[in-house]
Amino acid sequence: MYVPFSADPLGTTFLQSRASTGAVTQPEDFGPLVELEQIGTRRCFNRDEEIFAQGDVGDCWYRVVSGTVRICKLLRDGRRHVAQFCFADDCFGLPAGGTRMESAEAIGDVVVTRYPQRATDRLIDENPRLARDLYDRMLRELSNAQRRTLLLGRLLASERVASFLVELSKRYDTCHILVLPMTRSDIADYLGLTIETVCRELSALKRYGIIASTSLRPDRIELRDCKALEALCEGEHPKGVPGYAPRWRTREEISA
Amino acid sequence: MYVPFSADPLGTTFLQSRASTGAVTQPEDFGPLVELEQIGTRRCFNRDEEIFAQGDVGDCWYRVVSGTVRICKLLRDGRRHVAQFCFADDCFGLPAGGTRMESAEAIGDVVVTRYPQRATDRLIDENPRLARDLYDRMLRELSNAQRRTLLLGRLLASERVASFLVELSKRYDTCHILVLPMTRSDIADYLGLTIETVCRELSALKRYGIIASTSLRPDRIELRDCKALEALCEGEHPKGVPGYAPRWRTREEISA
DNA sequence: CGTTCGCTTGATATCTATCAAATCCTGTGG
DNA sequence: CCACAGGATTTGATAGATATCAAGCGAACG
Repeated sequence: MYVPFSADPLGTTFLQSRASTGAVTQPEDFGPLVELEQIGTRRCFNRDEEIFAQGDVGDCWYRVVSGTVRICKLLRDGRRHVAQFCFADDCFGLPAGGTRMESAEAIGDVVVTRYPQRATDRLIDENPRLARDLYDRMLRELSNAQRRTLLLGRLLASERVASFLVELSKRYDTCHILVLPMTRSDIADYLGLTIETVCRELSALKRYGIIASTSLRPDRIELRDCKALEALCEGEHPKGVPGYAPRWRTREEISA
Repeated sequence: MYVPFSADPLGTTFLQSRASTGAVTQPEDFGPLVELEQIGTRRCFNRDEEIFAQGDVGDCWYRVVSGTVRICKLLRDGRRHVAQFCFADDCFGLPAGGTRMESAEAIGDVVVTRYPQRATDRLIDENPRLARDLYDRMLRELSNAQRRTLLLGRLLASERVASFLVELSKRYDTCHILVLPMTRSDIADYLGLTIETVCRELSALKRYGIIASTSLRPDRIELRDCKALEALCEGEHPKGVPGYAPRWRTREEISA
């Protein structure tokens, strides 16, 4: 059977804690596509630095080497939307060549590779393998974006937060300790919620014993029950435990 | 300056009313890529017929020739999410080759072209021009999906409905009469709202004189003030007219 | 050691969902 | 042709999920 996604050319993904400022780990090259690496230049950014800004005219796109990048958009009245978190090996800033509708900001310290769009275009036209690789990446990104429209359009706050934790745990490939590089505010703007709601839902998960974390390191979250977490993502809520809000009830309970 | 999106190979887009059942209009071939057309087969579907179902294993992808297709996902508890409306020339069912997470259903009568994934893969590897065209399409789709995450994550109901009308008017390339092929229920599930809220917001727009429609043909919507509609998309609400709800106020008014 | 910032929790407000019912149109059958 | 059932749309009343407003806490930092 055809598998639409080319295997990750990187053996592992490299993720950094918001707190850590240690040595930068570097993923291997872009698969067999050495030519691409040759046109790319390495850049470093500090915590909260802008890689590009909303309104800029950009003719480059980027790939994360290490650290985490957030892509966000600001509405005129101040509402903020986080479109994406980019971890090691993720590409962003595509399509390049027009006015940026979003900004890209470093969460913690970040290293990226910067590729000029014009040179990339030439490579794409010459190298079908690269075209295919980028195509598959876009397909994957599209699939992610579609999952997110479902989350934002139809899931409750509790389900969104659970989905977020599961998504991250899959990226980190861990089912034990999760180190969140981003702030609660970032998470809220990513999930279409407020900071307070994210906090409350995390607290509810703690009360249920599904996750654990200390006030000393609120960015470290222990996943105590991944199964339960995954069940929560699509509406199967635990019962019988007093929660923050009268949510987490089944439809039957609501109508009863 | 580099333009990331290849120009639409079709001169116009072909859209059909939910009501119309007339002769099927056919867009031209897939640009210069005649090879692709050669591996495609034409198929027709009637109103509300399933093109493919959630859970199916599919090894084909599709392109709309005429009519409108809705891509939707059903959650176990009955919540429905409409991921996309596909009009003439839009592709759907990509990536093909695994279990479908969503279903594709005909809204009104629909004609599509069906392409086997395996043969497409061969073509892509041989033909960089096709790879590039598909890549640009994915980039465009991705951009659409990103706009939708903003809409679902951060816009109010009134803004979502206004954005929807503007989006459609751009697809139809009209600023006068809009013929909606889909039901209110489809729109609601697309915008992350309920039928009732969509109705109320449309009614509010009528009260403001921004749109007009008759109860005789609720699927025909006259856009009387496109400028105002576009202003509404990002939070600039008209004032001084009693609306359905105490929304449509500025932040200052709210705090006053 | 005071200030700031991120996080957390509580009280209340409000936007939107839910429940309910009326209207209008369509199609069907007598 | 009319009666009736059924479906889509619309509007109203109320409930509820999440936002907003407010305050407290702990850690980091100058």
